Amino acid sequence: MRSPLSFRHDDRVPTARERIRAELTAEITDAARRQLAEVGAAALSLRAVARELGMVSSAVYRYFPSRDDLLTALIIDCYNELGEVAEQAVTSAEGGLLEKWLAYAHAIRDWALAHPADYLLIYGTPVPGYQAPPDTVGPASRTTTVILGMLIQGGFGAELKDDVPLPPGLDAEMRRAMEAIGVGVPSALLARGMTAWIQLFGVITFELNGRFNNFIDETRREFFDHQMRVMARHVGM
Amino acid sequence: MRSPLSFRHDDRVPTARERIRAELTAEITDAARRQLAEVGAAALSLRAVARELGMVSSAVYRYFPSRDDLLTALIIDCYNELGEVAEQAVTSAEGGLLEKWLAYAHAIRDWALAHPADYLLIYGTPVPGYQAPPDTVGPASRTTTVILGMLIQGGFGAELKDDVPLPPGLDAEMRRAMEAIGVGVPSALLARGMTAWIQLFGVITFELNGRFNNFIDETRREFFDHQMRVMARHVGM
DNA sequence: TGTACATCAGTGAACGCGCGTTCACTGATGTAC
DNA sequence: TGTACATCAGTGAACGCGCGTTCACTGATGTAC
Repeated sequence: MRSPLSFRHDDRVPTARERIRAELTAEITDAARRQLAEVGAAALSLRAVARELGMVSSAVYRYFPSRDDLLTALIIDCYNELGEVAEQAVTSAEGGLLEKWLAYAHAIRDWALAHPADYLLIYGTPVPGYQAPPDTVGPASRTTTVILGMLIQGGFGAELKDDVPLPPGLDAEMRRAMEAIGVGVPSALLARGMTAWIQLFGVITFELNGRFNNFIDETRREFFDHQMRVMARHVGM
Repeated sequence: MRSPLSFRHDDRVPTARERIRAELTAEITDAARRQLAEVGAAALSLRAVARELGMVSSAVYRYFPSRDDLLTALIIDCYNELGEVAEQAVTSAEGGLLEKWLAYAHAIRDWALAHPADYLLIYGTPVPGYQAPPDTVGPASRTTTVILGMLIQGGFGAELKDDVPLPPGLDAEMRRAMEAIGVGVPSALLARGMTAWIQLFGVITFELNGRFNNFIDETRREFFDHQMRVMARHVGM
């Protein structure tokens, strides 16, 4: 929950003021997360956050230079939380790749259900007028990096049966993209991995947005689990 | 684009006033759609719509009793537009089921890319504080009804190879859900159809939200097409 | 066909509200000598 | 260790803004006889 914004990069012992500043910064983002859950990202307001903390609204500007910077801090926090949850799930899962994949998928879904507003902040419709700065890229990629890692482990050699051929242009762009980040997953496998990735977040987003209402209500977890198993088979796990 | 709100249900010839009213209602929703594209659903404002039409803000209340009702009208319009696009694509597609499915999928994607704000209004994060009334359910289901139709046509008997078994609880709930709407698609096929359905909207939403940026930029259409072909094979087309 | 009345569309002012951000300020905490 | 100054956190008032909604009104269009 702690925003890293105000940690120093040297090794001095933090002064009392610095410790308090870090704590208060965290309190502000916490309050903002709570407000987010109530009113949604678009309606998040600095003044309401300040009110909740018993501060005057202008005091928040000592910690965040603008509303957008506060939003950025929230986004980064959420990406990091979800990233950590996902990494944890994979490292601590017992069993083989399939089990790791399922642990990963369920961990993401559980987090999303427990923090729907936070999930929608990062995976929902972008806040209009807000432009994400480059600082969010790193934290954002943590979760997907984990999937890539599983793909790599998963066995390049796995025979992908029933292959739908990749059009050459797409194949080429995927190769280039992989080269750029220095990973050597074959395009055909990458395409399948992306299917799984999209399905994972697609199911969660549909679930949160109420698309399953009055159709699948009692067995959503089973439904998700099933879809993830189908995807596991699809990528050859 | 025309909102049906003010059409009468009898067969009188509409008076001049009634025609003008219908036209103005449509002009208001059109202006609102334009504003939607600029600022997003959450920031859509009655006053700005009125301003664009050179009206005083209170005049809009002759047509829509509140901002939420205007939003509802927009949502219904969008669902209907997309529904019609989807239906059209399937009816006019040449070839077999695969071609119909691809026409359907691309029609939805094309519409989404042409009207991103409209797409996100109905398939993005719900507007906070807004509760969709029951009137939206019918229009919302048009698009999905088309998919169901294809599943039914697609051949129940199709042998679904490599089946990942459905957990019994999920199987039961799916049966009940199908029974409730009077359609007899087997659960195993329905589950696969839902995979395809989720993938379709998942890819589009990821694309619109910028998830492919700096990774797949030039060949997004090919990527989508490929994913939809994979899904076609998955449901046995 | 003509008149009297009812209905409706649009006006303009006003209500109360919350927002992001700025600024001069006070008082407390930290730093240098 | 003690003093003098600099830094910082938080205050309170104010800025200008846009919002949704209400209301009494004017003038035009439609309806009944």
